[in-house]
Amino acid sequence: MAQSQLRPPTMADVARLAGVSHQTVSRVLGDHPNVRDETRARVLHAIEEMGYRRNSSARALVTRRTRTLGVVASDTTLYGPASTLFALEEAARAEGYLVSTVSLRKLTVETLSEALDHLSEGGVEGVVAIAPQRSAVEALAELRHPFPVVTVGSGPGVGIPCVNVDQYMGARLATGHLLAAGHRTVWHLAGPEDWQEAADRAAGWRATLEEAGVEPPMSLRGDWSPLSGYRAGQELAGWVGRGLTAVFVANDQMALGVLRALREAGVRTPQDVAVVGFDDIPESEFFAPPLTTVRQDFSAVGKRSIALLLDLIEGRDPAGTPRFAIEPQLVVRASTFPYTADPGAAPT
Amino acid sequence: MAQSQLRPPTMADVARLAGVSHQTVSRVLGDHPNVRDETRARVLHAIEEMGYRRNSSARALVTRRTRTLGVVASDTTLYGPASTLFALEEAARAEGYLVSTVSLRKLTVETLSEALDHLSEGGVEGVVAIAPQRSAVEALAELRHPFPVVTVGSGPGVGIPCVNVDQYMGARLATGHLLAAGHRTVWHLAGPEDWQEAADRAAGWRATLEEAGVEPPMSLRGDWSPLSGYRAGQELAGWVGRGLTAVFVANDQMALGVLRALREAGVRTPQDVAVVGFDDIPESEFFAPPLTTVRQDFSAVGKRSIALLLDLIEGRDPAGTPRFAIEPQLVVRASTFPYTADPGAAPT
DNA sequence: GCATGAATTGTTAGCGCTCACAATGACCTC
DNA sequence: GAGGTCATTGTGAGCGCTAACAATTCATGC
Repeated sequence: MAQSQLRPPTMADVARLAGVSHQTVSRVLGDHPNVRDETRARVLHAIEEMGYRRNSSARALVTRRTRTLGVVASDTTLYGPASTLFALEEAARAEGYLVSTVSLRKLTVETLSEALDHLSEGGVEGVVAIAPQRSAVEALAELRHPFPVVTVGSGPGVGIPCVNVDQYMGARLATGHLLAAGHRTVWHLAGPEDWQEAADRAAGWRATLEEAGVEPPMSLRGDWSPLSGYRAGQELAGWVGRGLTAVFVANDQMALGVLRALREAGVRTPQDVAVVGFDDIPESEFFAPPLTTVRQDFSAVGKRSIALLLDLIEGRDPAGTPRFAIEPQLVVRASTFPYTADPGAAPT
Repeated sequence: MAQSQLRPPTMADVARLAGVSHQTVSRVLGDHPNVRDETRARVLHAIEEMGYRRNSSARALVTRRTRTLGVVASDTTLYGPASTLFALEEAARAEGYLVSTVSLRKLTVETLSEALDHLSEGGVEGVVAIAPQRSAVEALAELRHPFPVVTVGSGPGVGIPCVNVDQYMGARLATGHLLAAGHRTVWHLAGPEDWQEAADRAAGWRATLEEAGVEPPMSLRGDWSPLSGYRAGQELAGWVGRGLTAVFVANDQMALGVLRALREAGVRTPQDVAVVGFDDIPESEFFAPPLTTVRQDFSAVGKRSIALLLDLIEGRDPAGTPRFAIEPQLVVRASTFPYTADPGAAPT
């Protein structure tokens, strides 16, 4: 059954046991058609007997294919990046690829460069960079790397192929929802300056207001964290009674902070101020009150990114692979209406 | 500068350009001491000139070291697993290892077995399994694999080396805190039956009550999700006024659901019922009210897991590597006291 | 019964690297 | 100046596998 752990068995060992040449073993493993059934069975039995496993390094050396992809990400404990990471790995595994991840605390030219070097040392055939900051994508564009790179969440523009959820559309859904509910205007708490997604969401908000003939009010800025939302919420609370009845917050975590600040200021949600978030993190449904938000299809993002990357790696024309404009979806809950549906019965 | 992409340059190409043997190039790359400075400079220049990168497969083939570790995990979009994953990758990278992750939707014998096969095909030298379900660890114990495996969050017992936060201690901190605040007894909403951490937290809760001479009340069970917490919270609300004044919830997400259910039932927190969670997810501080909870040091978990795994891989005696009993920390917020500290000024 | 081609199997030559060892030359020591 | 040591560099083998080609076997058809 098992065998001495001193040295794992090689193809030649298996071949000897099965009474064939090592090449026949290779053919069996490679599902080559021209192997007699009886021979194949004998080889498979020998493989089983010795607990043989093909040496991936030797294989990679001669085929020049490591079947490994790299992912560079940051903020991987946040719901969005974590979901993207998960979707990427799942999609890559479905294609038979292994995924090596590098999670960075900060995305700078230096850390990105080190990450790509590290992945390159590991022999990845291509990399997906979850690089939602503009500066990160620009850094990426400058860096030399011996493999194709695809970005997620960066928007087009710097010439690196990318896959995106349509943030602009999502913001329009959110803002339009509030206008349709009768609010005269909608305020906005934006994400960090440098983030493409924050810019796109702000642009969608602004465009929707302008189309409705409304002058966009001053917009605030946070850093995605609940704390920054809390601080902004304190400021927003001061505008209640002076035209502020609805806020579109650029992500759910900040919306959580806003809700707390409003509550502490004695402002009721949604009666006094309606709030919409973005992301639909699992907790949103249980906020006080449950949060209306915009859901993104991370699974689609993962699949398309991997498809695009593999096109690039295998020299196929990526034109046929769809990428932009993965459509987000509005999820309406109690933070915008006196809405009390039983949780769990909420739309999925 | 760059060179024709037809075939990447090899060590021999670099050697030719530098006028040395391939072995000298290898020595330069390997930081071997006995190379003349002038020679080293010449080689480095040639490397730069050709854009040479060492072929990891060839290197791995001869050294029998891929310098890649595997991680198997599930629920990677949850805060705990995501944090652990991040910490593992960071710790492994610090040791010069690449990390390949497999994220599973469900941990069963089949999926685990496939995951280990997949990682094995990829040539990992060892695997960390984030396997908090008992059934998963048992499955793992049965599976054959040609590399060492370390588990995280599983508790000892099945003979697989493991690293853990002291969940029992964390539960004692939480329960003790409530008793010290004057509550006569503490109810418990436990995590899923099969989870070791859920069992440990329940045991810590029970032991603390028993030591205080209190008969533990009926305990409820959820599945970690906010929804299950909400349902349990509805049930708990029915016991208010009949001895229920404090609840220790086994994680923050369920606590969020409990808070919502209590609020909807007209029960005030903390005045009527105090609530403590577990995990300290970033959102907890902004719940309504901000949640008292137990924080775990995932970074320590990551470092120790990797240290232990590397001990195993390199045949060192792992006895010297500390592993159990990473101590958790109580974070007190408004859900257990009328406590209104400014967020951000909270302990970090 | 033997040529003919297809199916099956074996042989050989690397893939690009590191290791072990050999060779070279500079510098001492007595 | 012979012999020894050390630093530096080169040579050859081989890691385990796949690709290309060569060799063998086997079933046909006439």
